[in-house]
Amino acid sequence: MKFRNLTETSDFFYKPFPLRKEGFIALDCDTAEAEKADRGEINAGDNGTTMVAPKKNSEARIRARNEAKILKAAVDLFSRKGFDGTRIAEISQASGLPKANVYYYFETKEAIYATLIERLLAGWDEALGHIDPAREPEEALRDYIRAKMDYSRKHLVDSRFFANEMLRGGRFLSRKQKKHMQKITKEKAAVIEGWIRDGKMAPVDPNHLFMTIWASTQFYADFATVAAVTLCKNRLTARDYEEAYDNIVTLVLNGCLKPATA
Amino acid sequence: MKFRNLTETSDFFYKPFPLRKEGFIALDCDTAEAEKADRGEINAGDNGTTMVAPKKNSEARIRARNEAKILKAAVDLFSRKGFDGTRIAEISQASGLPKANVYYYFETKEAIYATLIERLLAGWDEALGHIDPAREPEEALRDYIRAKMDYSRKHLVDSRFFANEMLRGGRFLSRKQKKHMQKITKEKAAVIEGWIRDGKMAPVDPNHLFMTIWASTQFYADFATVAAVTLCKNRLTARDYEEAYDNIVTLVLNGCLKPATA
DNA sequence: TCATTACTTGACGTTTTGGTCAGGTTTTGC
DNA sequence: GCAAAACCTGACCAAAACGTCAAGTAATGA
Repeated sequence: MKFRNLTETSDFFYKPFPLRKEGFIALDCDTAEAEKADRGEINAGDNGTTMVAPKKNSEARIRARNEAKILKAAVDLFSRKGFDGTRIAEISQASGLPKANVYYYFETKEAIYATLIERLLAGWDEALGHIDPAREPEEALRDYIRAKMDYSRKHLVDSRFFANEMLRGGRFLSRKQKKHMQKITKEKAAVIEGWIRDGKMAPVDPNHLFMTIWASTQFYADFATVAAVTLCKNRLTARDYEEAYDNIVTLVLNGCLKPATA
Repeated sequence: MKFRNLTETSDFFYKPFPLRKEGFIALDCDTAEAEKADRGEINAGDNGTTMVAPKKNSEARIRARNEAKILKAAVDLFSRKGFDGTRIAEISQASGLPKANVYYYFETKEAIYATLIERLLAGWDEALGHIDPAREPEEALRDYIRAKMDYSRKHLVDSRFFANEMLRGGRFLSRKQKKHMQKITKEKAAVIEGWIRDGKMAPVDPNHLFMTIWASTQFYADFATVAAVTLCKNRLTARDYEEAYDNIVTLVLNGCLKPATA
């Protein structure tokens, strides 16, 4: 939103903001890793040897832990209240760090948000891995839907955060990130098209198929309120998710698989 | 958020806020109607006679017009920026009315938002009207999906506004409104169940069927960004919507209709 | 025509919020 | 053990945002 006021002082390095070699912001920050660090488990006890140079690791430990704390608090708040609805003071409180400390690790609110977007996109490809040309479409689609469903459910907060951003038009999506999404989708669409050519699937548009699956699975995470109201419940149970999964699988498989007798 | 400071003066009616007999806020405000009023077409020219008493109508004209202006500007902003992201000053500017005038018609930002929710819910039942026990399921489902799709597309702004609210957990949904949604859905689920009993449809869970349809159709409106990126386009065309419709219809009909030969 | 009611609006007050800063403490490398 | 770097934080600031007010002008009804 607003950049450091550089005109006020000619000394660009007036305040030595701690840059890391890897990049301005900890884009590679991994929550799980950081939480390990938080508990003092620094790559120890797995195979006896400390994998990474302990020097560098311990150097980055505090930063990793605190950035993770901030991001964890932030994604939760952003997903529930949106970008503008979330106050830095809230993030600070939820993360247990004083506000000024939050600003020590992230230049602006935008920076926190952008970091989360980056992290989220990493999960974009994961579920699509099931769409593998070597597999049979029925099994592959089943697994894909399952993976998508599980992801949305387990990462409710992330899912909503992402939905929130998309609903706003994806302002924080860089051109590069969009290109990446396109590339992955294109690859997988080609797999579907291959299955269609092989007569294993009905001639559907792969992109729209993906979108329908995406929409349906996402729905139960993002619009859990609507789903719960529709089912006359206070909140969705594991069973509801299971039934939702069955329903989607039925529609998709019946809808786009060639009947076995064809 | 904050109520009028009544403690400062003992005179409760210090400022005569213009209450209407019908209710505190113009819940029954209809944009189309108000825009008619805006153009001076006050129930004239349809059948020659002025339907409603002209006195009362002209009395409410200015109010109707300005409330409509405010609501129109507000729904657009809310849908793009969310509740907290939208500034009253922006609504004021977009509606062409000075800020103080906005506050003359609506007590708070919340009041504007709540009014929009109310209006939106009225559209909830509309498309579901196609699910009629007297019809054949194939035709009915086809029309329902079409109606949903068209609605999301034509009322992009409203659709996103609603999605935004649901994503946030439906804070502004009253118990009564939830009950209404449940009632309508239950009625229509019963119709589906009837078709299943008659052997016209495969035994699917009607609620999950509705949710899948809802999710898929909504997707192209709410997450148009994702859809466009997926399709490698800048924006969705009429043709894209048509293809999306075909895809959903194919999946749904193949997925839950009994094959004709059964 | 005149009183009453409805509408309009520029200017103002208060609180909130993103962001800054200076000076502190801890950690690290040697 | 010590200098340098990294980390921490209470107090502060300017801008922005919500909401208020008082003093208007226009519409209405008798």
